[in-house]
Amino acid sequence: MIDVAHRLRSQGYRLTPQRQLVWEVLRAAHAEGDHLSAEEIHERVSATVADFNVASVYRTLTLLTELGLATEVQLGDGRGHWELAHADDAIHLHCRRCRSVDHHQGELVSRIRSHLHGDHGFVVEDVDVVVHGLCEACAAHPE
Amino acid sequence: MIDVAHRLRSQGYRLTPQRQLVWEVLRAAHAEGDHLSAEEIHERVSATVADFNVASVYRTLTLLTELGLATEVQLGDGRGHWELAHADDAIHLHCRRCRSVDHHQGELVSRIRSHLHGDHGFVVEDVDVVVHGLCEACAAHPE
DNA sequence: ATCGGTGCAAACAATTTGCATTAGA
DNA sequence: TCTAATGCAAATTGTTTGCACCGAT
Repeated sequence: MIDVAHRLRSQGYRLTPQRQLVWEVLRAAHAEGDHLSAEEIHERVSATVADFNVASVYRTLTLLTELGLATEVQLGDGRGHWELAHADDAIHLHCRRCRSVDHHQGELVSRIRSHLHGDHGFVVEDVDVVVHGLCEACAAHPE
Repeated sequence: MIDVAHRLRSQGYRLTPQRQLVWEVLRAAHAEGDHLSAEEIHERVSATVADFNVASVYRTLTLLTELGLATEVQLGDGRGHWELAHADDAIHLHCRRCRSVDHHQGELVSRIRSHLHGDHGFVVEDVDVVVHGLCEACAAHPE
């Protein structure tokens, strides 16, 4: 388990209730498989802290990203979605019906890496794979 | 080669110089491997048509997408980038230095499809793969 | 002559920034 | 106390929309 408090302070950043809460919201969402937009994070934290501002959401997310603790994912709806950072070899399975995002671990991303590395001169730094479609549950009962 | 004029008219749409030019800009960009933003398309077409409006770029791109002639790609800089439509089994190799985007055809995407289809209930509709890194040329001479 | 398409300006939505104030360390 | 972090409001940026006029069919 990551200790944000320590992680922040060791880099000279302060631990504020806002930052703590954004982090906890991300953690909770992670458990539910949610990939929240800044606005959604704002709403959830606002339930606890009054006068909490969206700008702080963005500032915090930027900071967490720099520290390698959070990641932004582009799901194709124009806005960014955020999640706890994880190994970059995960595929995002995005259900267009219930909006859920599932992570699928696999050798696929590393295969892409080695494939490109072998045949081509392209130096891979980051692989983004987003698969759009219908999750098992939504595919099961059509409508 | 696709005949946009015919393609448009057969669906009841009109062929306007603006639409024609947007299409030609996309074609030219395709040859150079460029994935243009709406703003860039606007600039290029404006060189030929005076008073050409950005709104028309968006409207035209939306139309071309509906007709299956163009596609939007998310490269991670917040705005959309456009290209001629192509088979959806292409990987985008995005160079963070020179901004070029290369297409890499391969069995990888179809492998993702069949893999997910076999092991999981996820119904794949669209696979977006964007690899960020350095293209061969940029990797060659560092700086 | 129609009615779809365009330019223009205003509306929107997501994200960023400047600045005075607050509160971690 | 000192200065980073916040709230707030205004500014940016990318994209969309309403409407009167224009032009492809």
